Amino acid sequence: RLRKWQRKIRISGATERNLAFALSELDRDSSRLGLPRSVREAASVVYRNAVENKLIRGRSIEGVVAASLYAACRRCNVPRTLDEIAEVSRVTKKEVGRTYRFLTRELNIKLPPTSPVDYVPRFASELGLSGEVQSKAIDIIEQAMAKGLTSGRGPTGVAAAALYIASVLLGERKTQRDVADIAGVTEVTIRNRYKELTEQLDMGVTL
Amino acid sequence: MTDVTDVKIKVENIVASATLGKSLELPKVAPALEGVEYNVEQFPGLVYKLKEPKTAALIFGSGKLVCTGAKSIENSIKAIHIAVDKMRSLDPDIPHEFEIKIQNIVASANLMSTLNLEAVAMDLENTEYEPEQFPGLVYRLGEPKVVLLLFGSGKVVCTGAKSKEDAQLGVEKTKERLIELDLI
DNA sequence: GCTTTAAAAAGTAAGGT
DNA sequence: ACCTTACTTTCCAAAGC
Repeated sequence: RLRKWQRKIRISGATERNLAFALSELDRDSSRLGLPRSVREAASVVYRNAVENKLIRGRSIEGVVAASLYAACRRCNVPRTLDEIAEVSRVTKKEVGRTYRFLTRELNIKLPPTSPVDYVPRFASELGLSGEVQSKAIDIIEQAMAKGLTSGRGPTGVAAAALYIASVLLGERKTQRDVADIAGVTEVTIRNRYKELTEQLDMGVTL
Repeated sequence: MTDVTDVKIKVENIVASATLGKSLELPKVAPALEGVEYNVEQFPGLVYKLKEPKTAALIFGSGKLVCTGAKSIENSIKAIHIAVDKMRSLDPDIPHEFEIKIQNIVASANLMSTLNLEAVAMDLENTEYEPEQFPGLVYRLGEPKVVLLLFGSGKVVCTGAKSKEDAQLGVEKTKERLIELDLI
């Protein structure tokens, strides 16, 4: 009886230590990404759910924390790319993605694909672009989605091209290099999206 | 109308395995296979690439082998026999009769209609669509048990099939389902 | 889970000219 | 800007770490 009780203490002690480690890891990653407390809390909820459903087996705590953060950012509409998550955690992009798919499937979390629109506020503020440019970029993205021009394309590339076009249209021009660096895509990708968008959408102005 | 039977699939790759029923002394039979690669530390099997039919065979000491790359079941079987016959020149005890099993067939097809993948992701069941990672939408079909990759262009890849019929059926069922959900 | 093989789809990336 | 090469995803078997 005493031994069984002691074992429970020992196990719950380990569980608590693991949870404490996970939460500190989550805080570390979150601060490096500059995420608000609300997103950290959303991520901790995902992580706790993963633990309660015994989904940690065979997976590193770091990996589950990173995947929980990735999912929370998407759910809160302040997405970070898998590359950005992988950069701050000590988990590869491949594992974050794999663990994310596992968690969403096991916890029945169905998140819609990340919308390029969700990247506009962050990229625009880092580029010092006005709210008018942001609105124009969002308008361009919505037109593109309505015409099926975003299927299969990376959300960051679409957001970057839309911001580039909007900045030019509203006289707050940024170079493709500046936009590319902040969006984490190449200038070639911005040019490819730019060509599709300007050729297939009615921008009302010739660039 | 909406003839789904007109969907043409093209077999792109076939994976087959063979069990010779006799273990092989790889160092002994390897010389019969020109250009063969063998790095035990890296991989336990011999890697033998054939030009005609253009395939690659993985040969193991257990007497089992895997053949990949063929575009038809016939060529896959032919490639396996070519490799086995060559090894038999250095080891006469290798059986002439052995089992060959088709393990996987990869096929491509064209639905001849563009797809709005974000809409497909919302309405079609058992799908995964992460454009940040890959441009195709992953659709897992239960019967036949195959996996399809759907692209915005309307092109499709079907994999996991054990027969050409299953690959064909998989594409047809997918097209029917997309029409059913008004996603075509 | 990894290692090795092959193949298609389409987007993205990197290096060279 | 172009071209080439290469990596992402899916599937499967093999022997062994």
